[in-house]
Amino acid sequence: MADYEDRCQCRIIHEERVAGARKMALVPNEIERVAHFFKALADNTRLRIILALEHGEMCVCDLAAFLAVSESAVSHQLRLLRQLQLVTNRRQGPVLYYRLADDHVSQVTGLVLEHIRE
Amino acid sequence: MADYEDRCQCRIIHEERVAGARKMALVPNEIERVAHFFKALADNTRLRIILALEHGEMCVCDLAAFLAVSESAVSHQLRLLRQLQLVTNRRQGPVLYYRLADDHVSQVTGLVLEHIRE
DNA sequence: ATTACATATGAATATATGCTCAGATATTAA
DNA sequence: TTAATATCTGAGCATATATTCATATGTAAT
Repeated sequence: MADYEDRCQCRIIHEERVAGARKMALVPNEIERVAHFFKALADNTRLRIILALEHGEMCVCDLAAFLAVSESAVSHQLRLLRQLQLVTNRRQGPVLYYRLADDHVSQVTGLVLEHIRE
Repeated sequence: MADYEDRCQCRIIHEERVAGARKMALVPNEIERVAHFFKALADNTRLRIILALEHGEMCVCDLAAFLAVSESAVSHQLRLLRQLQLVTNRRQGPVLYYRLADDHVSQVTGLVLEHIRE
């Protein structure tokens, strides 16, 4: 009774649903970029960095003290956040002050916070 | 010239910034829950599942066909999304139809998509 | 009951990833 | 230049995690 067929070793029950999903799907490049964005926030250390920077810029050793992790660990994570352009820094002498690149991240974290609190 | 001091093997340059960050910080439990939310979307397979379900419910084998991964893999990921209450299902005979639990996830993915597209 | 289908699940494996450690780079002061 | 501070970086290790494989469960039809 089920109108399925084999394709790529996968059963398909509702062919039109699958076709529809394929039609609406984002291009691989976008999927990748969105996933990377979420990965950036999917780690406690990085998430806490982002949340801390929402209240103002901080330097590496302050962040390390606040997070209670090594400065090396913070630096590694900041590089990742930098590469994703979620944070930027300004140098003042030997110390680098990090801040959020824009307010998009804050919007997202705010939304998620609302979600988990209700 | 720098007014730092040692504490927990960590240098602190701007004591008041660190104290401020501590004051504003979320409680550990909330951090954990927010991070878990992001982790749910930080994987290509799960992200594509969520995005696909935004256009309507789908059963496991349809999802497997759409994603081009095994049904077992999909099932494992769906369990994770279920545990985080991001998706729910309804049974119709032997087939389970999965759908988004609410529209919070869609709001978040929408926001992130805007971000990466600009 | 038995068969078939749809999905779930546990264990194992392979890959990804966060942290540490050692050392490098950059900036400033002496 | 030398020393000191702040940060960065690569390699290695230990843990986390996504997928596979084999098997179990649940549902419906015969």
